[in-house]
Amino acid sequence: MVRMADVAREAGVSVMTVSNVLNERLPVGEPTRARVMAAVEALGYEVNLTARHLRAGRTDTVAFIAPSFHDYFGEVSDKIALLIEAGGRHLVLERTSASPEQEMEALSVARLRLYDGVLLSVAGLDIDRLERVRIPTPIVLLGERDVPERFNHVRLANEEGARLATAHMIEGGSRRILALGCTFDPGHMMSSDRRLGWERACLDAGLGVDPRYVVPISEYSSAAARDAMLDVIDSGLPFDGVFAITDIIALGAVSAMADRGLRIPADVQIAGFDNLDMVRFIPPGLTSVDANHEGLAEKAVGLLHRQMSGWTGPAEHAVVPVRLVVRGSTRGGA
Amino acid sequence: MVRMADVAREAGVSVMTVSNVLNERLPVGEPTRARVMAAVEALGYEVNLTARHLRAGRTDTVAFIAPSFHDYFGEVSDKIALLIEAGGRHLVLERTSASPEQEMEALSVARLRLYDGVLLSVAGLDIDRLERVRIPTPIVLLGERDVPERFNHVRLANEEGARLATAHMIEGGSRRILALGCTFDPGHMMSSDRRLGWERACLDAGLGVDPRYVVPISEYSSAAARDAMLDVIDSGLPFDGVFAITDIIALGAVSAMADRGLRIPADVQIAGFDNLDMVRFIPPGLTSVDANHEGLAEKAVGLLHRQMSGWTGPAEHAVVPVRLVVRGSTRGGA
DNA sequence: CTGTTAGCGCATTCAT
DNA sequence: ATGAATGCGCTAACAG
Repeated sequence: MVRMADVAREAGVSVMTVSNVLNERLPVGEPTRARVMAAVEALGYEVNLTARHLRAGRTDTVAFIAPSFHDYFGEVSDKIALLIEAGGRHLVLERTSASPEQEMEALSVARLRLYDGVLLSVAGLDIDRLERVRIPTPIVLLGERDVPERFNHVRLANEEGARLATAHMIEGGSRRILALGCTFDPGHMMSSDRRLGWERACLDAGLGVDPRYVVPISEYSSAAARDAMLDVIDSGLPFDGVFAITDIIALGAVSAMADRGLRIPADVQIAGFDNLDMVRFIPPGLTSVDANHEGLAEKAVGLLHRQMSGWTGPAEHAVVPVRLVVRGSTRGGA
Repeated sequence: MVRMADVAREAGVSVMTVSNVLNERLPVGEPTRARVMAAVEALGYEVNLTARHLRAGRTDTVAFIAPSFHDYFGEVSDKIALLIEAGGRHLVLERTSASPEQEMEALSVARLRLYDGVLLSVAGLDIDRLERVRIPTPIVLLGERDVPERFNHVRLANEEGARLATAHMIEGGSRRILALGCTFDPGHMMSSDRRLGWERACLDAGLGVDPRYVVPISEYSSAAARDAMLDVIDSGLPFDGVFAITDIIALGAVSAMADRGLRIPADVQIAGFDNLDMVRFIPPGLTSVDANHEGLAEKAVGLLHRQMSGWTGPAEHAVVPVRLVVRGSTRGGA
């Protein structure tokens, strides 16, 4: 392994001069600079980032930690990456909830210290552990649930999004709209917030709220959603609209309805949530609440940058606005 | 920041004893152990992984570096994570091709040294740079193109997969099958390998190979695929089958065909490549070549583990077998 | 079983 | 503009 000392010897200068050349910190005379760079090239020197980190206390790296990088988080992470890199840092992705047996997660506090800043998705996270732990690293939480006051936090306008989607389908003529994937469980904020929006839209339109139309699903996968949807259809419960809590859930529902010969949007309107890249291509185009990845990323990274710059004011709890994107799966589109 | 020395003082032992307790290296007497653990708890000590890395030369971390973590790589990374974690290490994801202006990538060799091992996707990678660089870190390349001999490399059986899909559609009655997203460009291995499989299937069936049926697309997105497909349909070129080079491309084609009133599979059969989780839910279910994420991940991680264990034999260039998964988008399914 | 010594490679501080 | 000393926090190797 070639070290800075080797470069220094090769160039006939001190170690500090090499360091100054590479970091462009103190001014260095041009001839000296050239000799150093030549030595770097000749020896193929690469800085040891670990040593730099230990000494300088800075990694120039931010971590985005989430349960997985499928679908939603995959799209969000792309936006985040651009913003972090614009700030001259690297972004790395880590997953919580790795092994199934570890149920929640094995988020190591020690690992957080490897980064200058951390964006942490609170989906499926053990909040209590966070609460108890003294974390020196700047950190911003992302996700649809309550978190302790002292953390910066960014979430979506879940209720409003669900209300928009549901109201739009009511305008389009639906009267019996399923809330697929929603729950009455206040402990699960996302599913109950979005249910509240669905409820609000129904009430605003003078429709009743029948709890049979709130259909929970065992997990947030298309497969589970498909099964739940088939059960509903086969049960004979009449419905003419579906608000799916995420696009992935909507996809499962679309599959189930196609199997049973229900036409979209003629027989049933359907809307999802997230506006994943793919959903505009699912015939006839899935109406969806745009989760505003861009806005979410900007807000989160903005808060993180502020914190990394030494800001110590009170934590902010931001709610990012969403909007409805109307496509062929609902009637009366713009 | 509480250091090991603080814990040692609190517990009335030496720093080494603390280290030995935490790493379970040398045996430590039970009462001593208990005192150390108590001190760790009391002070809220967390090990400094950077210092450990600098000293021990080991991070217990593997990086998977790819262009993005949408779709295909997102699914592969989940499989890889499980295998890496089974080996007692962490997996982190990094992206190449960050900013659009940096065209290819800004893969920093220095960063590779932060990891015990690296899995590197060669899609959109500047191979020449890799070739020139002396990399001390164990590394395995993944992806559908040729790489220098000396690197371990895992790729898919692209030609065979494309052949399977195309032959299956021919069996189902198609006679004019588009190769959507394929090219004659030998510099782009994936698109030309898969084109070769399509060609082979056509020739085996006694059908001609008309270059007009090889339809390149500007980029691997559903939107670009949709545009290309609409152009083909509107051009009047007769076709009754589509082999799409990836599922994402197939999705764009499905969207285009729905817009133009072409029925799947009655008018046109279509098959994709990758077998992404979502494609079984796209009505009527997309036939696809399973890219064997599991097999790919196992092979790649296996090679990496071997290298990290000190193996210095010749590099291996593995080709992972694929299989066809038949669904409703093609006729004559099993 | 436990403690002592030494140093991983770099950047901060101060001296020249 | 350049160099020398110092230590970031930890663990390998050995001594007791």
